[in-house]
Amino acid sequence: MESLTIHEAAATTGWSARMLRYIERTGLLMAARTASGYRVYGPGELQRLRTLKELLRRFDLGLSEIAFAARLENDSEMREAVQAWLHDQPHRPEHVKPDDWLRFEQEKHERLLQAA
Amino acid sequence: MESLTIHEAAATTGWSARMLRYIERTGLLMAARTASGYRVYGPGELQRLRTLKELLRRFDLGLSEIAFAARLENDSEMREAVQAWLHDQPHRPEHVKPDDWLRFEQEKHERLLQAA
DNA sequence: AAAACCTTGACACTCCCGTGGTAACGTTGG
DNA sequence: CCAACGTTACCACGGGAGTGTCAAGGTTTT
Repeated sequence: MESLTIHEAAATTGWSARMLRYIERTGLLMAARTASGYRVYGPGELQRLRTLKELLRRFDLGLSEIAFAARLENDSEMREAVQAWLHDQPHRPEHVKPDDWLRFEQEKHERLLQAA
Repeated sequence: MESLTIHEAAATTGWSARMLRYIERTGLLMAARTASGYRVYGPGELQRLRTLKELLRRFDLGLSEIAFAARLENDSEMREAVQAWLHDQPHRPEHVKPDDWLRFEQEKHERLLQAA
């Protein structure tokens, strides 16, 4: 299993060398380095790069969105806050008196935002 | 229960009227309408708007990122594909010497120090 | 009816993202 | 040694996000 240089890796993955460096800066895929600083791409990285390209194409996504998804995975506090907001309903119950509903919502949001 | 017009809602949530319309376009929060087409904001929407603003501030996010999170929640196929890519070997490959990079950094620093 | 609202649509401006290119300089291989 | 390749650091450009403002027109209030 040999390792490829950045231009070779670019040729076999469909990315440009420029983009491989850019991807590295986003933190999505770091290449190993030789002692003199050259990037080296092994089979695992090559496959991951191909899969990434296909992922973006299939769902029409950008690198920043994948980076955001990674942040969601690693930052549970942020993930929970975002999901709480999203799941906080589009439904307004008529069977609850307005004042009670409002107070309930306010308290829920206060609790949510103070989770630190 | 009082419902507010767009400018009143803006005043009590910290958004501008312009942004409330923009938020509606992103699909994140739709306001109800009067028979003549005026937007009306109830207590639930107002609280949700305040929470949204705080959410973006605390985690330094944009509306498009929240919209993407919503898409992740609703599109299980995309969510699974993204998570599969993220969880696909996030580790350093074994066949690459682990301290090449460190050694490079060390030598670079030495060179810089010698130059100064 | 006039003032003070609301609506959509358009122009504009600033950032950031994704890309390519080039310059200046170090590394590798024939 | 020198050609070919690697590195980082810039400049540039098109497009989308976020935001203000203004115009033209309908609605509500006084």
